[in-house]
Amino acid sequence: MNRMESSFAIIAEPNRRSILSLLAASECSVGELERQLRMPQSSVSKHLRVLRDAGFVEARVEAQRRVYRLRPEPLMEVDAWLTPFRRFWTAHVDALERHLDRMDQTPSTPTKGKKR
Amino acid sequence: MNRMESSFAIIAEPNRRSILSLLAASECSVGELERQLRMPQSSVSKHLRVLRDAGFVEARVEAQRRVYRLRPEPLMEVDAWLTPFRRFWTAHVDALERHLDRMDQTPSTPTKGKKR
DNA sequence: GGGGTATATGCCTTGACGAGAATATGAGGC
DNA sequence: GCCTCATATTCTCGTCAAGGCATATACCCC
Repeated sequence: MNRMESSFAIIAEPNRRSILSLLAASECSVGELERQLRMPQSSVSKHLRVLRDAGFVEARVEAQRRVYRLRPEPLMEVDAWLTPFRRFWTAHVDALERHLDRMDQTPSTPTKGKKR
Repeated sequence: MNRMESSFAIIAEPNRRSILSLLAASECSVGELERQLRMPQSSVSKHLRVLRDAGFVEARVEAQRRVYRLRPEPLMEVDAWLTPFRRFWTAHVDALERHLDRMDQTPSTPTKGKKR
């Protein structure tokens, strides 16, 4: 019924990343998320639904509230995918810094340790 | 003109992740990617375009070929975003394993000693 | 049981994006 | 100059998901 969405597709949504970040700090009810994110309740619920289906969060019923908490597995998967790429910034840090320098100083800001 | 796409949205696309994985192994021309991924050339070019605009790759012109290579910055950004979440699987590894067990054995397999 | 609160769901519209085919650009060799 | 190979771009079409609104469900307190 539900197309197995990849974890990457799930966290492509900025609001969902915000939700996850809040939940990383502490578990929250829907209403708390709604207030902190300043978004309509139905949106929050729908995003939570997606996150729950994908295993990013789980809910605990507490009276009328649903308290959501983080589940780490899907993010671990993302973390694992990154592994082969990490050598690009753990090994050649210096080469990277050159790149970053080139990037950061778009047009102006000529100071900043220009190693030319 | 181009909506500043988040790095997360870029890697939400499976084909783009495949391209990145191949490039993590070694730099490639468009034709090599086309053959390895078995996808039409126009698709490869279009995905590369997106990846290039987002800074994931850069191209070097070599005769008629364009050789693409990885650029680490955007993936570093993703890696950085994951930081606050890492404590969830570096600290409570045991609690996690319980969760994983519950997940893996979807409907059947009521026994609990599952040590993958 | 009724009213209020908290959350979920269904419908609909709109916009984004990927796939595919066709075409354009550009370089090299004859 | 022309032909061919390698890559990029354009267009159209179909799909799919997000947002907003309205509504449904579930719980609590009186």
